[in-house]
Amino acid sequence: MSPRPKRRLSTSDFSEKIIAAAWKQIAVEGAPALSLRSIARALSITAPAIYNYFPDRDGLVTALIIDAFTSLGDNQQQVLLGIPEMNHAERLQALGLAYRDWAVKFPERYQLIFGTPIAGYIASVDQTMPAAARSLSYLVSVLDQAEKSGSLSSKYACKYSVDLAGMFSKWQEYLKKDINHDVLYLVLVIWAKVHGLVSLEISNQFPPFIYDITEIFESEMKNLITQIIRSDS
Amino acid sequence: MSPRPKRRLSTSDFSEKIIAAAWKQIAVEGAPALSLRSIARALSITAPAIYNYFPDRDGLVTALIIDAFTSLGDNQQQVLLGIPEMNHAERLQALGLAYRDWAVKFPERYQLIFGTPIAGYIASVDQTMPAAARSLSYLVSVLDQAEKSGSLSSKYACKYSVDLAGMFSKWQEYLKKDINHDVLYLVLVIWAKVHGLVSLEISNQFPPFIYDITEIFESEMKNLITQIIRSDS
DNA sequence: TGTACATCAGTGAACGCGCGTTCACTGATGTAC
DNA sequence: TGTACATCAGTGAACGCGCGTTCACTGATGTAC
Repeated sequence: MSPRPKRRLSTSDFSEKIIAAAWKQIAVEGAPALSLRSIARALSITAPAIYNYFPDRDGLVTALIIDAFTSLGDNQQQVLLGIPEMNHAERLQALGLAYRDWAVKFPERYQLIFGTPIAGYIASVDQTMPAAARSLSYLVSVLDQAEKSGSLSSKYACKYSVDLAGMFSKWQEYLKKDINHDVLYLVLVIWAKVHGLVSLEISNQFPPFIYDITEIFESEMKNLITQIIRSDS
Repeated sequence: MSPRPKRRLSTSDFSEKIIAAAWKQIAVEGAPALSLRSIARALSITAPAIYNYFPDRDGLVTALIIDAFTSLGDNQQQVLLGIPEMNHAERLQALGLAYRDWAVKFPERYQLIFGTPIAGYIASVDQTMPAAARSLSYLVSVLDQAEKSGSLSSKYACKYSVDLAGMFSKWQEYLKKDINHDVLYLVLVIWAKVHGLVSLEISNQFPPFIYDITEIFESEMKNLITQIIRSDS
């Protein structure tokens, strides 16, 4: 055992160290192998010490999920920084590529969020939802801006049944913004498309001959933008 | 302990019982909670007995994965039965809807195949690949037929880089059929699109306001077919 | 038809393992005088 | 500046648990004569 540290770390510092160790653990051994004891081992402390920072294992997992969504959200936010507000095509493409890059860079975070839940973990959706919603919010606002400036192609319009309209109205209410139903529909559809490609890539489901998925992904992003954004904008 | 069965079951019968018990276990407790001991308990036998049917836990998991892919493949095959060979739009739509229906009906099988791998499981891709490839083969052949009868819209064409062409050629070789590169590209893209929607639905990632995903899914299938299949065919 | 025997599916004990969580404790740190 | 004290992060032992896997065994089944 190593000697105790000379100075106490602040609570939040150590929380972060625990989370960092957890990510390392997940990256190396896979999400299902996550355990308080292995984290403690990696930090050269004993397992019960972790209880000073998290109520229990589920609490830690919830913190990890929020952390992952936050990381994804930060990434989405950052990638938009250098691109002019009116360049909708480029902004949209940047969000898509960033989503994939993030997933490829942090497959363990991606799996923790979107893959099979960790064994025995009982989700606390009310805690994770804000971070999840925020990670999607950049796509919402880029499409919203495109729509408000008349740059969306009308090709993708969809006949709204009573049900669809009702769902989108509720979502609109939650967002507290005046966002067109078409935009909300597009958000779901684009998200699903990008997510589908990334999910199959991360889980290694593509046929083994398809080794360069960057190529496929970029090509599909181009197709998507051609369909969505008016060519004259 | 219950008394021994009067007559011996055939080996394959009992293998199937074990697999059935495993699916039940996974459905109730989740894939990560799968264990030989719990399966044995459910079957009122002892854990070592399972070693008469599977070499070890990984062997059982591999069998489960193959079983799941086979179930998906059977489903894809079956749904095409009643639809005329030349009705490409309807066949394509049927495959998409069936994919989702299957996933919703057997989320545990879906998660086992496409979600985070089970803790400690070392995949034997060479064993599972045939079943995986077969589950995708119906989409391949429906699109192939559509292409060969000139029913594919040209809108979706994509500029093939050297890399893309190379990958598709290898795939073509494996399939041992003369299938157009456009078709192979479409297979990946359509699969990813359908998979993306289904994956987000199964993992409960859609905003809580979006409760009726059938509506979204069917609408998107219609959009897809409009884009892919010539309207005059 | 009756008996001796081989087969082999399933048993039960044991192995060593890691897990989450609890608890009374200890001892360095920082503070109040 | 020096001393007495409160705080509380981290300890280490213990709890009961379930896991995969091995092994020598047993005893019902089916078979050969």
